[in-house]
Amino acid sequence: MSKHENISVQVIKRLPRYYRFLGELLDKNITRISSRELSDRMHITASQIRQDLNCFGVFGQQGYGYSVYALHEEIGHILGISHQYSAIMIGAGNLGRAISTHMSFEKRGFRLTAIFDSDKNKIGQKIRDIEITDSAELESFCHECHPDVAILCVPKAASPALARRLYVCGVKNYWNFSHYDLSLDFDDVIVENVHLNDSLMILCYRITDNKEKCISKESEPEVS
Amino acid sequence: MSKHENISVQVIKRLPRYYRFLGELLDKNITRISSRELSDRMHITASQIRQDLNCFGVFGQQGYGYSVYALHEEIGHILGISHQYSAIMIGAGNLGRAISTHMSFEKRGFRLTAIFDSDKNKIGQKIRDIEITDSAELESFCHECHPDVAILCVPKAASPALARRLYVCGVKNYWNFSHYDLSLDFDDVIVENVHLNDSLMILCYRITDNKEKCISKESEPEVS
DNA sequence: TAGATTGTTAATCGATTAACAATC
DNA sequence: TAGATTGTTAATCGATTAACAATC
Repeated sequence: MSKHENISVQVIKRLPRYYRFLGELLDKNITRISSRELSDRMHITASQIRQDLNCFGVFGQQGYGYSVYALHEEIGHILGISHQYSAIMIGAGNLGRAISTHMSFEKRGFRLTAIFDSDKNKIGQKIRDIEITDSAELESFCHECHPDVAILCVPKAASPALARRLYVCGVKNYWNFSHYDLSLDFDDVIVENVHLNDSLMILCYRITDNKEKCISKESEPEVS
Repeated sequence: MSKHENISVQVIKRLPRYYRFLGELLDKNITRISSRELSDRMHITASQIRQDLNCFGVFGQQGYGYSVYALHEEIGHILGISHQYSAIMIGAGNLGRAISTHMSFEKRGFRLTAIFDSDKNKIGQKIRDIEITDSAELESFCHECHPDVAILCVPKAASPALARRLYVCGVKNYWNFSHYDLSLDFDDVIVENVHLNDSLMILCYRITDNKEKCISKESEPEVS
């Protein structure tokens, strides 16, 4: 609560990774770790680890290092994992189904409370004990339950209109799998994007770039 | 081919987004665009757009701007989308199935050529005309077909051993959905990670942080 | 030609790394 | 106490933004 101000996105992006590594150390019954050792394991500098952590408070002890358990707990707390925000899934296609069944929402701060789809054939089917609801009931559901987050797993074409409906209903947080930039149209909204197409294209670039580099290295005269 | 050297990851990450926006402009039959107008649409600075593009060559024209079609083509070329690298999917669980069916691989530079799973019940089933193959045949398949990329959609526990098998087979590029940092164990490997858990936790942080800020704003005295 | 807009250099800003005094 | 390792300040590095001459 104390510091916590204007933490850069770069730092925030590293938090889940710290959390994961600390969890793994816990599993291995390692109780104590220095920034130096964590640095070796994670392949980032010890300086960065200490800087990152000190954004949020003082968690270590000079001459000793960090308690793995305590630090893991702290980061979980910083991330807000215990909040159990209510989330609704929109779209029960391949991706929506997979995310719904695959993710351990409870371990990451959320509860999946409803799944919506407009396909009459899907309505009534169950995913993980949750019955698929008709998208037409979105408004009445939101009015009653005020979900914290909407997970968008709908085709791009459907996204803008759907986002507007959700926004009007008061949903201000989104986990967005659709290829539509929500945040361009609504500025008081929190959007975490998972752009799978972008990720795949970046991989394509990196492979292509690497290949070109290998070719140019071959033809290049040796440098001592 | 000319410049292309040591492009920062930040620039590369923006390329697919440029590509997407330019594609949308094409759909709207917009043929010409200035960095200023693109800047307005994408909510990034015109300076950054021009800097980014000039990493790869000279695509614009003073006083005119950029040809949407030509620029779209150029970025597609930079990304290497026409290469059609062969990719194999490992893991035909919920996520593997969804990715296999959901993605337009061909539009992003890849061809999905095989799907592997170790579950006897799944072997022989078809996803998108591709028959699920027994993971035991991974080595013989790689020996014969030399896939460019492996897509890892297996549980974390199975990942390190699987990665080693693939690496030994000569697979050096990965689209990694598993919660395992491949790149820590193999350093001559290209890995593009999709860490869904991390993404969800970042969302959790941002919601929590935003909530706290709202609370502190309420109790704060008004500032003119 | 005048206006527009690029490509590119220079200035600013922010993030990472190094260094070290504080302290367990 | 001596050794280890943090928290934190200062130095470096890189990325973003601003400015403007070049030019279509």
